[in-house]
Amino acid sequence: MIRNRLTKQFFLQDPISCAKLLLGKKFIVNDKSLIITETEGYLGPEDLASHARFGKTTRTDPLFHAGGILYVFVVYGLHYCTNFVMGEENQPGAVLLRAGKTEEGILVKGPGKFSAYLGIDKTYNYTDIVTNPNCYIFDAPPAKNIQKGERIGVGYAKQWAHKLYRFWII
DNA sequence: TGAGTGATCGTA
DNA sequence: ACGATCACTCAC
Repeated sequence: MIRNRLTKQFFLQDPISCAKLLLGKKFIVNDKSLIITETEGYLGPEDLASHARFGKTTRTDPLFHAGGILYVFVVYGLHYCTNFVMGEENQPGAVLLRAGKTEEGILVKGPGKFSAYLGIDKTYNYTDIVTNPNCYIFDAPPAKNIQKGERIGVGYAKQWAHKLYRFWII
């Protein structure tokens, strides 16, 4: 029996709040886990940095589901990026996982590295992290001393590129 | 059907 | 600072 697991309610909140709340919590995938140390929040179509800016397509469909599933996509043809889908159905939002810390305290930095460490690939797209017994997040008290800055690699997003939607802990 | 473009990373 | 390498979007 799994206790202390984040529930559906958590994932229905807004992505920016959740990006902060997820810091310091443990993300478990099968036999691997990482303490989340860096995240970015992405909003809906109005957010020019979000994949949802093109509306619902085959690729972005997961973003339009209700929160509590994974959105996994490929960047630059070779790296997988893992996101938690947030918000109500048809209200796209997501939190990108950028870095984490292993049980041994090793830092896994970068979205591609993060996904690779946990063994996440395209087959994990749509994975339910609310009910799946092998893929879930442990609740933990809110992190302290949260740093914030601009999101990485979204320079094309005009004023949205400068929003302080990236969060990390030391 | 094909060109253009990345929510990256390792090496230099 | 650059190349690897390809899913995805959009224009035709």
